[in-house]
Amino acid sequence: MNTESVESRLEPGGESLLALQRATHATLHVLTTELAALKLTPSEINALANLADGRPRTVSELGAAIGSKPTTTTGVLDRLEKRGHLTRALKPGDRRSVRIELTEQGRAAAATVREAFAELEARALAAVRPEDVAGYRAVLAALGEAAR
Amino acid sequence: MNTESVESRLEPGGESLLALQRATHATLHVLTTELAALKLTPSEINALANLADGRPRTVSELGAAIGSKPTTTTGVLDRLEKRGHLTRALKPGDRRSVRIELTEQGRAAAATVREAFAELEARALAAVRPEDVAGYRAVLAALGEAAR
DNA sequence: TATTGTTATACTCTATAACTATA
DNA sequence: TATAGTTATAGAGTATAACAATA
Repeated sequence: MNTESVESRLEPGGESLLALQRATHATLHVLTTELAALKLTPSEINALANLADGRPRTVSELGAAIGSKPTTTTGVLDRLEKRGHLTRALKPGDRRSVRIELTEQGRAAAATVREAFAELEARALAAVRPEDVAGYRAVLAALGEAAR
Repeated sequence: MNTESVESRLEPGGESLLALQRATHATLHVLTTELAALKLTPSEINALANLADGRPRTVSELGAAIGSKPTTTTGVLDRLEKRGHLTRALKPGDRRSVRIELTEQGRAAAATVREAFAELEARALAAVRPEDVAGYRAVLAALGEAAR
């Protein structure tokens, strides 16, 4: 079967990236709605989802994970800190860095966020084959590589 | 080989969605930088990329494509119209709707945008197998379905 | 009455540049 | 000198609600 040449002719330019952005918008919108009780913005949800594993991070590490500049990350952290979801402290080894850590309340919120992520993901991935999921991850990794 | 159970154990929740958001941020950031000469914001780039095929659209159609509410879409269109990239006119059949159409200048900008999309996409997809790309599209479609 | 799009308002996200503290 | 983070400023994205025009 020669599906390769057919596919490459069908979509000459950029469709994969348009689809990527649509899926991101759609999923983040649904998650924001489902998590409305937590009163979190998309960026705050993204930050908590990344911090949910309990590992402390610096501001720049979190910024890289959520795709935000330091200036944006600071604003997100300001709100999450004010609401008691996390603490900021100087990092012992390098006192220029700030160590971000979830509070108990923050861990609870982050767990709820991760559950919503996992549920939406499970709902979607139940309909596709494992090989497709593997391909999906391979392409996302390649896009990340190409975008550097 | 039983890779399925291994993978499902490795990533208990939400990693696919975190990766999705990271890839979107990274690629959109790179495109904005590559297209800096056009002085376009990410949303404007996204709008032009969607309009690039030359087909006229209504405001709500475009909003659905770029994942924006009508209020946001109006703002994006205001700027693109002011800069001569597109025109707005009442739609003949339904005079509540607004028909958006690229100007010649807008078509040129949109073509440049689509080229940048296609190049980044080609650069990334050259490294992965066609089956992976097919899986990627299947998962994006499934995520879009699940997020409704 | 319902739908399309715009406007008003308020808040969040973003980039740039200037700044402080630390390395 | 360089790096980590914050602040200031200005513009762009977002949601909600109210509104006019059309269906």
